[in-house]
Amino acid sequence: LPRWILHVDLDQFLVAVERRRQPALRGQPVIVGGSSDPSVPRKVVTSASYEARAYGVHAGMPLRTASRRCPQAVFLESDKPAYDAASSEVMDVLRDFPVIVEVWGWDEAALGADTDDPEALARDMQRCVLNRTGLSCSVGIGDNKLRAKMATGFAKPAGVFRLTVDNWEAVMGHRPVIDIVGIGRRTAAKLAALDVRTVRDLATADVEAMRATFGPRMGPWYVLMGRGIGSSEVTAVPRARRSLSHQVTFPTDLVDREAIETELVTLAEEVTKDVVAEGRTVERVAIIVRWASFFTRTRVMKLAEPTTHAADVAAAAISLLARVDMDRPIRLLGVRADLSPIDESSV
DNA sequence: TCTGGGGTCCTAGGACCC
DNA sequence: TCTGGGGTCCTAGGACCC
Repeated sequence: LPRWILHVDLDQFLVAVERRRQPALRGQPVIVGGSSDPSVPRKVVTSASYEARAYGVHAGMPLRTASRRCPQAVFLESDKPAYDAASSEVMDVLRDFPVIVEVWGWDEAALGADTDDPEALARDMQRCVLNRTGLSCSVGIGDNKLRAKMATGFAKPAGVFRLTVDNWEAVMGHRPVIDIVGIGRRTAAKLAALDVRTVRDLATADVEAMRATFGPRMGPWYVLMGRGIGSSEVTAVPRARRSLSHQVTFPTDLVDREAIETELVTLAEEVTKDVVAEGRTVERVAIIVRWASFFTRTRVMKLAEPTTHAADVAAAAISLLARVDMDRPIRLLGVRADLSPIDESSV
């Protein structure tokens, strides 16, 4: 039997979870974001229902802008535990099928499936997920993970779409390079400077020129992406986590040194709690500082010894403050713990 | 559009050592 | 002392994704 990759992606996931427990929200514009009060500044949209998107609201947009564009929307505070639980429910349904499930996030997974009829399998899964969790999903079918993921974009909402070596050129060739996952705004702009604008341009780009512009790995890799080439290896074993972090944007900028240190200590405690909960140790500590100007800097230090103590993480974070300019108001502070590698041979 | 929070991977340059 | 080349570690920054 041939191997297929199925990319399963839940439709407007956060909104769908909220509607499941509050059916009166169905059919209404719903916006999930940092706070239920959209007039609070420095908060953004995390997920918008299709009704809200019709007004130009999208993820990442400031809540205040969203409420201006769609004042009749229902605004809901984000509820992480609820989304964690709903995500687990869905993944469990997928694992009941004879497939390998590689979880990619809250609302998506790549599946390895050996079948003659991937569309039938996809429809079967959609029915099952809907019946058992009340959530709707779209499924992209591909001969590798890149094509499967790209296919999902054409499957939404609640549909199925197949993208393989046979139709890649016809479906994708004329589209802008930014439509490819992994190519963002910056890379698209650099490619445009090389006169590479469409997926077809990228697929036929000069590899040496690409190497010179993007480096020995990324350059050739982008060309392969233009051809729709990618990995088809799917694994159910999650990769070891590399880092854990917490960051906070303050409602008003911080200027007082003592207040800044207090916030760093709090962040260090939160991060360390997560690290300990996962049974890991901290190898390096980073702070992230964003000033009112939005200029952002990261400072990292390796600890003399790996630690699991919040006091060590906090002390490192505060010592890193000496490496940034402290004369300007601060809008965001973050603490990141880079974790010691897990010795795979001992697992 | 006065711009969140949590992640991952790649590249480059300097220090240091042989 | 006019001065190579390679390897590894460390830090900073860029880019991208959900």
